[in-house]
Amino acid sequence: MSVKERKERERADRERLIVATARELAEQQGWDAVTTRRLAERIEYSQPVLYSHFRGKREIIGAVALEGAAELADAVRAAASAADGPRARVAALARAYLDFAARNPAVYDAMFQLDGGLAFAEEDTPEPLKDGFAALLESLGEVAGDGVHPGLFTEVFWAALHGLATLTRAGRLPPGDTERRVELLVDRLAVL
Amino acid sequence: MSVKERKERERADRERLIVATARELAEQQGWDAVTTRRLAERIEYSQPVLYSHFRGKREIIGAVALEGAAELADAVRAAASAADGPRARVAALARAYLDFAARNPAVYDAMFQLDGGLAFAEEDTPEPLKDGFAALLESLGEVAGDGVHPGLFTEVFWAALHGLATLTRAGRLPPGDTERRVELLVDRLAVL
DNA sequence: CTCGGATGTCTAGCGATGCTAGGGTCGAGC
DNA sequence: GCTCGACCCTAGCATCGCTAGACATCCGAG
Repeated sequence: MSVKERKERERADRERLIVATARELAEQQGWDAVTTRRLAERIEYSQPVLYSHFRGKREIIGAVALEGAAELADAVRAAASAADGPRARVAALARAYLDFAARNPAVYDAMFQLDGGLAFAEEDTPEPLKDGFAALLESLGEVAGDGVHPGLFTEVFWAALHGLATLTRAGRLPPGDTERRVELLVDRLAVL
Repeated sequence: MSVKERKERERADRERLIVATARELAEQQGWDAVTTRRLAERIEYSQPVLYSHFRGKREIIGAVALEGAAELADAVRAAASAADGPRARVAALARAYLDFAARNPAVYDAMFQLDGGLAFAEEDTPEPLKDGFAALLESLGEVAGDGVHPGLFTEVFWAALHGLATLTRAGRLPPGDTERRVELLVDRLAVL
């Protein structure tokens, strides 16, 4: 059985290598540069090997997205738990979210701009995505205010953060005033 | 000179036809289906004709985006002017914005998701884009609240709307509760 | 009215993309 | 040591955005 186990381990390693390489390439040169040929060359295998791990390019993007969702959830939780009081917690969460989007643009694109073939807000939503929303809900639910459903409030706050992240990164918003936008968002939306 | 004028008129007509056809095709089958070949076939010309009007596919997307920006500005202004009082005006604006995004997904994509080669928030930003922001500013500026820059407030409100629009359309948010999200957004963000 | 030139359009093709079929190689297990 | 199956690579398909060069067409001058 040892042989089979070794092969499975090597396969898993290679799969991680594919995802990591795709992410790295996307972060370096943008997703347009992530072609199956280039990706295959970087991992030092031929193209068809990619298709023995993933159905196609979309699934590779999806894998990067899931990885990113887990990291984003971690970042949000870490920032929230390091802050004292609801106001500071929500502000820290917002900064952590926008900071993640700014520092990992390609991963953020994989999660929200590109088609990674992932199901959201449905029954078969992958765990990391649900957990990412849960991480937001943990800190945002407590400032939803009376009579407002915590989930609904989280959705709206999340949408605002997502809008700020994408519009800023696409050059639609001047990049300098991020902090002031966060302050405004937190002060107005959250009920403290 | 009449001959030259006629030719220029025909050229302008054809250019409008290209943009309208691209938009129609994108709205029917998504932007992936808008290939230069299919587009050329639909307008009953060969591919190179497209390139005598636009530098490439990006510019065609950009042209659709500009058209959409003008329509969005109109829709927002119409909704705002039909409402009485700041509260109703802002709510109507928000609904009009989200409604436009939902009814014209391909155009909205051209404006914000795809690369149309357009410059935002810069010196050479095309007029329709600046005017679109201005349309938002007209109604949102008056509810920014004391000490908050109207432009900054508009950016944040816009980002929230954009986030709601994109996340809803991408299936990231359950589609039913749009109205409740709008209510929450308006009640919290706007200072009445 | 004719003819040269410019204007406009099309056919054909280039490099690159995502993806796949089919053959070959190498190692595991009897 | 041999056989058979799992694995991987070469080669190729259809399609993409884009362009060069040939061909036609129509305008304006003589």
